[in-house]
Amino acid sequence: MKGITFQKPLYEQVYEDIKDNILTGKLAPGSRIVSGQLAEQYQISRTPLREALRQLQIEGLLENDKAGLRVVKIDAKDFEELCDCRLYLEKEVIRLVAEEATDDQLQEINKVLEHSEKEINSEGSNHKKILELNAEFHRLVIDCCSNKRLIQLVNQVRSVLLIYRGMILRDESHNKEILEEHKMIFNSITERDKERAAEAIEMHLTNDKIRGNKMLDQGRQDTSEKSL
Amino acid sequence: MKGITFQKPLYEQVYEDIKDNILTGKLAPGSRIVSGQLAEQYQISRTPLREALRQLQIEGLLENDKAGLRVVKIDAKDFEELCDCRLYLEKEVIRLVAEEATDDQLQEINKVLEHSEKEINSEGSNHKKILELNAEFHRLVIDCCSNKRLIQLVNQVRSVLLIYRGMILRDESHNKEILEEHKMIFNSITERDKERAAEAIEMHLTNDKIRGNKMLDQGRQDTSEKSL
DNA sequence: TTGTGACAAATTGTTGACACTTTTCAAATA
DNA sequence: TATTTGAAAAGTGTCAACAATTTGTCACAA
Repeated sequence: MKGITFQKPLYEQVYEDIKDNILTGKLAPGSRIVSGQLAEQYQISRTPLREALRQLQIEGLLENDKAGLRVVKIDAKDFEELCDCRLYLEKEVIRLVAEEATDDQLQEINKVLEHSEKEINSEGSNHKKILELNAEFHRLVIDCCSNKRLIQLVNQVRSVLLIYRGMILRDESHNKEILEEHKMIFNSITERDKERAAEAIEMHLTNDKIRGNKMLDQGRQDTSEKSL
Repeated sequence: MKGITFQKPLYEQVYEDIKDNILTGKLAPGSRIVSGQLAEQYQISRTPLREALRQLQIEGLLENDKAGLRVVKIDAKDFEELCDCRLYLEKEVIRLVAEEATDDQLQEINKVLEHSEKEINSEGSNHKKILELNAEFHRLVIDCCSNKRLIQLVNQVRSVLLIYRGMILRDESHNKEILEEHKMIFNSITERDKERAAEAIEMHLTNDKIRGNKMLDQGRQDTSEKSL
């Protein structure tokens, strides 16, 4: 719960806040969602809150087992399915991007990569900052794609996958590896080589899946539950 | 407006009814949606209605230009984008299906195809029935796929594309052509040939796109008046 | 111990009213 | 005539209360 201010409608504000809480793990996977309780926390009525919950449900971040709403508890199989969907979609995105990206856009992306590299090799090596830069890289690449509907689908899948982010990305050991993969992707779209770009993204996302599964296995040991 | 009965929550009933009205063209693309008016039509309050509208909006059947909700008015570019997305996704679906479909499932699909063929070659040749059988074919094929998330994405894209259905499928001239394409798809998944199946679905959906564009062009001429 | 049934509590679904914003449109004025 | 303006209308967002449904629980009988 945080300071909700005005301007945007309430249902949108709470939507964003709840979503954020889910993705950062403040609302743990599997925990019950009770509209009345949340409404009280946010000090608003249930009407806008229900709209927010509905949106999250349709987007796949909440699910409706018998007996109410829960934060999705994704298992290994579901994780695989989502990763596969992401791969199918991003492969097509990257093919389009390799054709369509303007030089300006490429330069922008390159800047992020350079920034990222500097951060990784520096002393302080701010892990959180690096994660942000990685996200920025993907965002910039995807936004070069002209098929808006395709972008929407990719973002949808990614947003569900982000539930794992808090769990997965605690591991700093892969930062360099990931940077190299990003560079390969960037180089192939710079050279307008669609198929090499597709291969590069396949390798990257496959590795992501492996890295994710490793974390999931680790996480499976401690089955601690918490709420709020 | 039709008889809404009990059991399911109202927001779900109206959701289904409005969606149906959009997909059958009773609510024309581009028309304004005003929550108060609809609520009065359905004789319910605005709260459940708003939830239904929100859901339709998230699913992409309604859109929010400044000054309110409208039924999505898809243009040729958007139609292309959606068709492309459908192709990307269904290609992967069909690859999985070619691996995973059980013999029982294949037999079920075959039955629909035979039924379809008989209907097309018969005298009465009920066009509506044929359309239903075509839809059934796709539904059965997709349901063989084990990746539930992928199925969800495909259905989402297809549901938006269905807005055109009423416009496009008035044309009976392609029934045989479509049946042949379906047979090709079926044969290749029966032979467990992933790549041939992917090619077959690509051809099918590409043709669908062409058929759709033709109808769209026709529709564009008679902004005023003209008959089939 | 195991049902069972009925009462209480919790939660979701729905309503009508109200606050606020935007649009419309016509009278008033330059 | 053209422009301003300002009040009514229309629409959205929000609330608090109520209705309906589900869930929990506990005394009591078999």
